[in-house]
Amino acid sequence: MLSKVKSEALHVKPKVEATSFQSILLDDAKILMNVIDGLEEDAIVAFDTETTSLDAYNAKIVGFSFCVDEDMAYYVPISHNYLGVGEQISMEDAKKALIELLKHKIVGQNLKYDIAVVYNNFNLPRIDIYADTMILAWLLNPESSVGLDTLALRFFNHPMIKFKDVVQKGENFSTVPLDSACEYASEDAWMTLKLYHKLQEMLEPKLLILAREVEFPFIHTLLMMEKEGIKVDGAYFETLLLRTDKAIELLKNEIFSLCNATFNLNSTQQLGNVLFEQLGLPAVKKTKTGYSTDENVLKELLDKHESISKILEYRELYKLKSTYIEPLLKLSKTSPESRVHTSFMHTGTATGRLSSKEPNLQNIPVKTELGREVRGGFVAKDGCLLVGVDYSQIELRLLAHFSGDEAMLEAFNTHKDIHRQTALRLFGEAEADAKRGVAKSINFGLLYGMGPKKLSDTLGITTKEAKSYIDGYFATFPTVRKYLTSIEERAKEVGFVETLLGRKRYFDFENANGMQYAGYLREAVNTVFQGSAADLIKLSMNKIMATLVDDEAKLLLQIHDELIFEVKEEKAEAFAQSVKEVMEGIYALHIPLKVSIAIGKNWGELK
DNA sequence: TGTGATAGCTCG
DNA sequence: GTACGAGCTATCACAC
Repeated sequence: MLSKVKSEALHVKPKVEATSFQSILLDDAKILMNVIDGLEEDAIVAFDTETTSLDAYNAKIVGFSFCVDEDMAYYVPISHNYLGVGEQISMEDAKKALIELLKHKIVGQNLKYDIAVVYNNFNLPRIDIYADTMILAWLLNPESSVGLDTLALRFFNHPMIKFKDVVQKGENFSTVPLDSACEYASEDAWMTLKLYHKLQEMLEPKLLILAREVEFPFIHTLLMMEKEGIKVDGAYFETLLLRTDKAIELLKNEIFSLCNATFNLNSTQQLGNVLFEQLGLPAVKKTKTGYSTDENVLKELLDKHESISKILEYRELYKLKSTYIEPLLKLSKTSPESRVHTSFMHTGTATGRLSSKEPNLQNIPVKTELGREVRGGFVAKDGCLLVGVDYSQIELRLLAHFSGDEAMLEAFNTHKDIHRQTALRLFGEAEADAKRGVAKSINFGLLYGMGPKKLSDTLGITTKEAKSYIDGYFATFPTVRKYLTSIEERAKEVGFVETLLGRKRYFDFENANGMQYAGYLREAVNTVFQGSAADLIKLSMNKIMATLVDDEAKLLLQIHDELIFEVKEEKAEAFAQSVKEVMEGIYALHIPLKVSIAIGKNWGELK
């Protein structure tokens, strides 16, 4: 029950600069509903959940907090579980309260998590997101830390109560006493509201628009993808594991016998010892701690010892087994309907891209035959097909768009093979096909701010030759050079770069040494393309998500320039076409956007 | 037994 | 000494 002081607190007028606040425990359903009914219709409500787990899909809700003015915040206990626990709100009443509360303008810190928790614990209809402070802070500076504790310190010099100080080791939030839970949880909601107002003031209008029109709706897009998950074929991975285990065992024995030594093949230290000391092979590269044994080094040694090719093969197989096959097999067994749910990190990169973790589904192998077999284990459910759509050469198209280079624009506008066209301009008709690979490497290199050293490594030529290729390129495409230089000049002048939609990334040139300085210039150039490509696919994903018809098609994955859907078999072809149209028409540029389509029963077939 | 750094590999 | 952006696994050294 509320104390008298707390009841009076309900009527305190908000102050402009609150430095402290009251935390109020709402443990009576009637009073809870009264508080919520008393909110202004257009009130901005900071909202936070407390749960039993960081994993939103296994988390049971323990309570929630909210804050509407900076004088006080409320905590609603639902399922704390310890001997002698006080009054709490039933799940049924909590649901009723949440339905009303979440009709307001909801602000949160990482709302993707809290909304997933609410969806999973109560079967609520779509919750609209008003703002997310984590995303606002990320847009303000995508390389800064965006955790609530850090932001509270940074913007208000306020040390937050630490989770560790509230929750005993090995326990979860359900065992936290109601009074300390109330203090902790309401502080989160209170700080979130303060941060919202602060960030609202600090962000320029362009970034607030990007937030409202792209990033906030995108939270819902990600939520739906994560919730859906993708089906994996456990039996398939079981077989694959047996096969790789056998092959690994065989290779291991061959290598030991060829090297005349038994050692831990996974230890680069021990391998270096065997190769460069016992066998006396020439060491070409060093690491901080000893000999390098990476792929490039081993390839150099291929014709020097019979074991090398086996070691490379072993590396490939062991990687597949330990990083992909075993973890995916385990997940297939533990997840309902054998569907794995990645976690997309909305604020995970400095460029605007997503990242994916636990498991990372954005780096599933594709480049080798064996690697592609892993993709075969990602399947469509019965009656469905996987549809893959892919923006082709989106970053290079953006280079053509931004630079306005006539030759590049022409190549794209007449739907030519861009790499061959580049080779044609550089080397002439006779050599165009032979030098396509060189042109492709240069085109890629441009987007990364390459130097002759790396290009020569990539192409297996001398640094001198690489330099002449690059010089030749810029002589042929002077507009491209001018544009790339202008990115660098502008970055040095203002200290940041911007993407197509105005996303920013800052560089501290003033406090950089030579190497950092050069690194910043490369990052500045690359961010424009990588970040603008990220902008475009986010626009597409939001638009597609808004038009998805129930159960006919689901968006499952994004892999930077590619989307994977699960679609009813009979709808797959038409659906793919409609998605292609949306994606190609998502933004008017000086070049056409091109999307390619692939359809199959599993991910391995999508090529 | 746990943690952080390092090396190496996967993807776009 | 210079090609961008990510995450995961294993080893190793060191602390407790």
